[in-house]
Amino acid sequence: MTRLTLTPEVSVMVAERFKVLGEPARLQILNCLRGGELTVGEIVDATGFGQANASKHLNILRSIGFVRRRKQGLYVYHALADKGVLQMCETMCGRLEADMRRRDKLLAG
Amino acid sequence: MTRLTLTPEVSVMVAERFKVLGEPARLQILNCLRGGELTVGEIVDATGFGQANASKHLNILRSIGFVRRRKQGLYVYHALADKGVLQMCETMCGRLEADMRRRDKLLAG
DNA sequence: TGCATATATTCTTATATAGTTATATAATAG
DNA sequence: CTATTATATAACTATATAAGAATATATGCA
Repeated sequence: MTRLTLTPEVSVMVAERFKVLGEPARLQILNCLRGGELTVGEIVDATGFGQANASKHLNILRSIGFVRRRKQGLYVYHALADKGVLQMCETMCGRLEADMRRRDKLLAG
Repeated sequence: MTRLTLTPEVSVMVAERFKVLGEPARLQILNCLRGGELTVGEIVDATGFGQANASKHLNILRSIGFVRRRKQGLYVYHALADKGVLQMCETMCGRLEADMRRRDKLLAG
């Protein structure tokens, strides 16, 4: 069980994963999937994204392991690979909320 | 205590935060700061980044609240604003490790 | 086979940003 | 004030990538 040290190479790989989350469209897709698996078309409807755009984002989410696919007939069902991603999103949301509260307090005080 | 829902606007703000972590250089800077506060010059030495480059990355890390500054004479000391950021980095590192182990196992098996 | 539908891919354009160089802005010492 | 050092900013270049349009690739059905 060797501990991973943050060499430049490792930092590139970690950053790659954060970068995937650093896109509003992909966060919205992950959010959609909280309720369970959806087809590409359903995600397109839910988000309003173009079909090609949604497909590409889903591919990115899958390639990095945040989302898994299941093909059934004409449809491709997408689902969250695990709960860990959502947890990180919620942690980041929490930071945002805290920042916003602090800012409000500054403006008010 | 209203719960934050992931509207498109909120997703932009959350993504903005992830995007800051989605850069190898910034992850390396955060990693440097684990031992305590450092001046810009010390960070430049530790990372090998150009001075202007480091300065800009630090500004980005500060603007989003991951890092705080303290000016003292000619020097500007930078430090992690809190432990939360490191924790997220470690979570993401954990995912990376798990992915790598799974991949190794696939290649071996 | 031929048609319709769902998804993926290719190509293009527009935009953002990392990195570098050069310069500007402090802050201190003499 | 002048010189020096630390940091910040501006201007530029190169690169990555998001989004859209058009097209390709399945898959299922008549």
